[in-house]
Amino acid sequence: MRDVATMAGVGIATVSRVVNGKPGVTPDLAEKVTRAAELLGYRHDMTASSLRRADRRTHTLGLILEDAANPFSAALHRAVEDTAAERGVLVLAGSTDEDPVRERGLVRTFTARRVDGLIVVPTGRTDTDLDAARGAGTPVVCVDRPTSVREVDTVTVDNRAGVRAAVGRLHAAGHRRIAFLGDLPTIWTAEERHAGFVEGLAETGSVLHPALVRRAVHGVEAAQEATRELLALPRPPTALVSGQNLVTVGVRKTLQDLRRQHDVALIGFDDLPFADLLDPGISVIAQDPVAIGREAATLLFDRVDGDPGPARHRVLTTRYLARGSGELPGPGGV
Amino acid sequence: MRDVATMAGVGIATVSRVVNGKPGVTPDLAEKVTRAAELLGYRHDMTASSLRRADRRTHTLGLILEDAANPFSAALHRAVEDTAAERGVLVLAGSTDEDPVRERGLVRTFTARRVDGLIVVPTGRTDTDLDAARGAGTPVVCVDRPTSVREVDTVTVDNRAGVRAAVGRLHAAGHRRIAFLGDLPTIWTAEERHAGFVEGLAETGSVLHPALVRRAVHGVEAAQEATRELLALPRPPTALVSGQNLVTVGVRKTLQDLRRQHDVALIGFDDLPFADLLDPGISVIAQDPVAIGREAATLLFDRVDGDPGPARHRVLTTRYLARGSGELPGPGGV
DNA sequence: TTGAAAGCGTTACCAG
DNA sequence: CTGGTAACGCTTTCAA
Repeated sequence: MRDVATMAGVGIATVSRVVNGKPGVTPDLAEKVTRAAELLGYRHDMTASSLRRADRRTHTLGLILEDAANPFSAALHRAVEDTAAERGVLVLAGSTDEDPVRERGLVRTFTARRVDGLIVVPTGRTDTDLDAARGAGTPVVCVDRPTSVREVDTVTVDNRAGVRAAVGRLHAAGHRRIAFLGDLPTIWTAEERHAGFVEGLAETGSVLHPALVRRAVHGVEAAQEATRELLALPRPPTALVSGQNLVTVGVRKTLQDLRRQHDVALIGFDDLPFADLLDPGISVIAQDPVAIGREAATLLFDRVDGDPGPARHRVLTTRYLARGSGELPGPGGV
Repeated sequence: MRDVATMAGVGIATVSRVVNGKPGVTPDLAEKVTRAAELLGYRHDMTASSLRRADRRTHTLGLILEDAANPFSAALHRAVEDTAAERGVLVLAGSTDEDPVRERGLVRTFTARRVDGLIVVPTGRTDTDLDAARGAGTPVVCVDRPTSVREVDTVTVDNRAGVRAAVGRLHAAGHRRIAFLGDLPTIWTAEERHAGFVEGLAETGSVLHPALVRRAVHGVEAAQEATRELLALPRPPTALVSGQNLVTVGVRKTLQDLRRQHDVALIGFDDLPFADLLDPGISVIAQDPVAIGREAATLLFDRVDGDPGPARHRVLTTRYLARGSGELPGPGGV
């Protein structure tokens, strides 16, 4: 920048003004500066810029996901990216794999880089760190799951209602032995979905068969095994509710291995790519990752802009997508 | 940091040494500094740090994808993230949607942020910008597609060989009317895959029916329509080769709409999540996004570390995954 | 071993 | 409208 200034025969301050498109520079001078910058191959340094700037904005935001490769995360990421891009903000992303240690590390490095804000899918065991970041001036929005710290904004989904309604449908279709397969109990959504399952049974006046409830089923393989075990029971379930997308895949794999996909009903939580191409299609309780991401980014930018209001907790609804697997009739008759 | 220094009653330089874990500080003093930092809630500022540092590393890398939400991109992203994390490097990601203007913008903002390096899936129409970045000292690795600038490192896949082999399989299974549906011709991989198709026909001594070659098929809907048109031909194809993952989805959707998935063969390029759950499973020519991402990051870090050697062009191979749809027999008989 | 001071590239302030 | 200068938070050099 100094070089540009001397080459253009102007002060360094003027170069800064031109570079930042500030008004009040004689077009003549501005022209000279632009030319000099061009000639010297000058590249503006945003890091130095935000260091000196009054607002100290880095125009960067941190996104902490469970796993960037998961379709849900990927869609969320893209939605955040798009709404951030509208403000000229870039997204720094990292995956925790549900490991609180990694989450803590990411929060630390992100704040060390002075991101303008943090969007986090919290593992649920680093609340104090998240709160520390917030206390230190980095706005935080929790996504998909809340935190124990009530002061942070959250965007979640009404998991309970979604599963409850699904159970209601299965009951109405005649199912009386409905099983549930849920993810790790440390994950808030897994617990909520499980609670929704219990509530759904209660609402329909059904009995809860403990043998038909499998928790801590994490990943495709675990789901396959759990499904095999459930179907091998003396009195097996006639319908399955899966609490997570990879679990749904595992369940369905086993169902197909056993050629039972046409007689055992299945409803999964969270949509899957191409679930509608299967036969029968997999009925799911779908969330809208794009809406979630957009909402989270919007809330975050409000805070970045200085909104001091009380914490907002957005709860989006789920949508049931009937595609066949959830509509298979049960023996309870209608 | 100044506050920490005064509170600990030491010089600011000592604080810097302690924070960076540099040797040669009396344990006694180090202890005092750590305590003061703790008490004051001191957070190291990496941006200021890298501004002053001799190597000027930001420990950040830019990743430019076609679309962060695409499964291939997501997997690539995760692989890059993981190998970057090993070096304490964070990943800044952006999507171009095949728009050279957006790509140029991303290259600019990334370099303005002084990323240590750039991993790019180039749209193929901003080669000069990419080269400018490289010229300005930011190492660049192109992924999935090469650039016209020979000096930049690339990681690609042998698209031609993959498609050629697929055509060979279809021919061997008795197919004599094989159609091809390819993405936009501006995309290098689309052209390579098309070339592989033509080569495959030639190798098997088949004739190329121009009516069976559809290019510039971009996205799911376009693929659905193109498939409908192909199957409505007076002499329709008995096998389809799709050149891109979303195209494969569209093709399959139409096939199922028409209930032809069991008699029209299909081989897609690039794997799809859960493609093996379908009936018949979709046979694909698979790439390994994780290997690609890892390799790209490795090449990049070599450059970041100062490797001045000639450009390296890694070409990974594809793997054919037989899942049924590519194994449906054709009328040519075996 | 320690600290004072210079300076990374930039913007903010203030005087001209 | 313009330019000199201080300062952002840090690392590096150099002298003590």
